[in-house]
Amino acid sequence: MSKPPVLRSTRHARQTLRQLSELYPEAECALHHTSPWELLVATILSAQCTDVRVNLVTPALFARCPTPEVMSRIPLEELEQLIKTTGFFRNKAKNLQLCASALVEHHGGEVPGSMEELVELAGVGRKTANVILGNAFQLPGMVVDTHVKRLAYRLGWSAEREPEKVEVDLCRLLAKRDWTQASHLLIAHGRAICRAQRPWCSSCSLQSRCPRNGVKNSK
DNA sequence: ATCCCGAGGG
DNA sequence: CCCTCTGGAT
Repeated sequence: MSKPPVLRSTRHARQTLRQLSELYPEAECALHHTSPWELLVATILSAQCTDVRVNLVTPALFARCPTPEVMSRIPLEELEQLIKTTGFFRNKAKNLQLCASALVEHHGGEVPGSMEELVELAGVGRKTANVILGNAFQLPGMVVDTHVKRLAYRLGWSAEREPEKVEVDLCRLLAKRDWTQASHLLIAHGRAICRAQRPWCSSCSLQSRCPRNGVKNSK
């Protein structure tokens, strides 16, 4: 992998985000949900899986498991079959059931609204917790997924490789009120243009702001 | 072959 | 730090 680009300033980040917000005015959480519980389930399922495929299984899953109480009691095999096409289905089913039980036993059947409580749940790391905080509770949530990590590196916003360290850098760089929307914008651009492989630099409106501009191998 | 809005364990 | 878990799309 190539050397990390020169790190950019808060101003660079702010201006870049403003430009992205004009490009993706509709950017938001793409996981279908109508409650914190549904978003928690969908986000756990989204690990190493596209949101499109998560949205394919969640209607039947939410109908069968409308509450943590129900999910904590259905047969594990049935849960596995309901989520099978999202991949890692054995791990995810086990975590979902553990998670559901913990909500019933320790949180009154409700999804907790703090990072400390969320990351205690099975299958919930900082990325998933920040999705919940930002999209179900309207709290600052700096989501560092594979897209955000990649774009933060390419844009020169963080030289780190570990998601937790990238998150620290981005939280320092961006205003708290922008964390969640910034995540959505970076994810949208990461999907459409700044892809992992063969990034579509020729169609990227951030070319003038991108430290990789002119770099031959833009892999 | 490689990636997808990762997490947990060694 | 590494590895494993998993199916589907490209």
